[in-house]
Amino acid sequence: MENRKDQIIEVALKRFAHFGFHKTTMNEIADDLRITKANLYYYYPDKPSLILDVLCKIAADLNGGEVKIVNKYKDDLLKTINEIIDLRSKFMRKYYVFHINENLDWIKGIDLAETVEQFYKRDVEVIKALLNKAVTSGELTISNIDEAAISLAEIQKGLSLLHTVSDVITGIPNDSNVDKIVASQKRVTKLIFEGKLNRI
Amino acid sequence: MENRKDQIIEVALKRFAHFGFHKTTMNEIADDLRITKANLYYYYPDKPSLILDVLCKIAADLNGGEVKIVNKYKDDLLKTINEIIDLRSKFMRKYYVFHINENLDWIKGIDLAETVEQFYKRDVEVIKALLNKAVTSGELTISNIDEAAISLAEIQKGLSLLHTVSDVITGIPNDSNVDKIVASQKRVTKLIFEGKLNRI
DNA sequence: TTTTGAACAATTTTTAGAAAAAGTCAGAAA
DNA sequence: TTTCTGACTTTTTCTAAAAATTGTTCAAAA
Repeated sequence: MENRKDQIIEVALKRFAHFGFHKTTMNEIADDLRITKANLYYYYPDKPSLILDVLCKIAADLNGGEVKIVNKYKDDLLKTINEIIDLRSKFMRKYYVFHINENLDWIKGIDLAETVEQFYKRDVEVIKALLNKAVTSGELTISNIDEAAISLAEIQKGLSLLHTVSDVITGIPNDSNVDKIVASQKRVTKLIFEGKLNRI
Repeated sequence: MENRKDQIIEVALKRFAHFGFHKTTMNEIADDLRITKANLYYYYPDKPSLILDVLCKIAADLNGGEVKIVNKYKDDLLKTINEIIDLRSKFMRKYYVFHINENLDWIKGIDLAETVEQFYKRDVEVIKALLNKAVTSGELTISNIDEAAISLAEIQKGLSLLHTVSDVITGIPNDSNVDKIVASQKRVTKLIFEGKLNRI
């Protein structure tokens, strides 16, 4: 039998992804599980803890996928990066509602900040690992890998933000923005690595 | 004698830069000019029109400075781009308050969107002009200048946004973020042009 | 150990009145 | 004619209390 906490996370994730953290009540989650709210509180001390676990699950899934892609890398860096961008875009679409007010409203007052910071660091690590492989294999010429990884991570995050800002203002999620993000990220990736790649 | 509208813009700009659009009243602006509010309305039909003119003035100043820097370009692209970054950072610091809630609250319901879009396009044009000069002079090797200009503009905007998000959330302006933005932008610029530059 | 109903506490939403600010206009001053 | 003003109306924002919702706790039952 599946761990009870996992069941809760699963059910909560469904509601959160649909309606957002704010518009999902602990009662609704409990009802979905056909238990009482008090029983839900037996497993989670408060709502933020539950949200945290849900976010960690998503981040772990995404990170796992990215690592798998990086491990597949042979000699085509651009292809690998584009695969990562595509994978991330899938997650963006699936959990687009989190991009909007959700984050903003909930982040304050909760210790979410440091967790999100850790997600970001893991993100940089993945990129660094990929760049290292590319340099070792001789495909890529680059001087400072650490700096490059940070720059790439910041660029990706920045572009993603740039194209969702309109939604944050209006408060209305419009996941067609994901297309814009993907296009922008791929364009930038091409620009950066054009000239750095020693085609074999 | 100076044009009356220019006087108004000048005075309004001072208040706006200090207190933001929201917390500056038409009465205060009129008082600063030692005229009545009704008289102010003789020159500007409403507050958004005034804000628009103020924004246009800032944008024109910034754009003028950028063009001047680009015209100075000889054979050091990185130096020129870093100069532009520094100039923009000056404006960011000066008008940092506009980065916060201000934009968000006022943009909705006003036709500001298309004006801001035009600012952005002029921005891309400046970068394009610079890249063209660099390619012509033989310093830079790049395949698609149009795409590159868009990418560079998006990257700069994205990074700027990325490092001001925390302020937007808290609502408290903290212009020390400008340092982070500048560092990030310069790091990224180095990454991108490393390998593309044919040092003479 | 797990679950529940009932109660309590904190937060959010609503509402209505007051205050502030935006915007208008007939007519005076230049 | 152009520029300006005082008095006025309309719209938006602020405030504070009441109501409703949601988060959280706990003694006791299964």
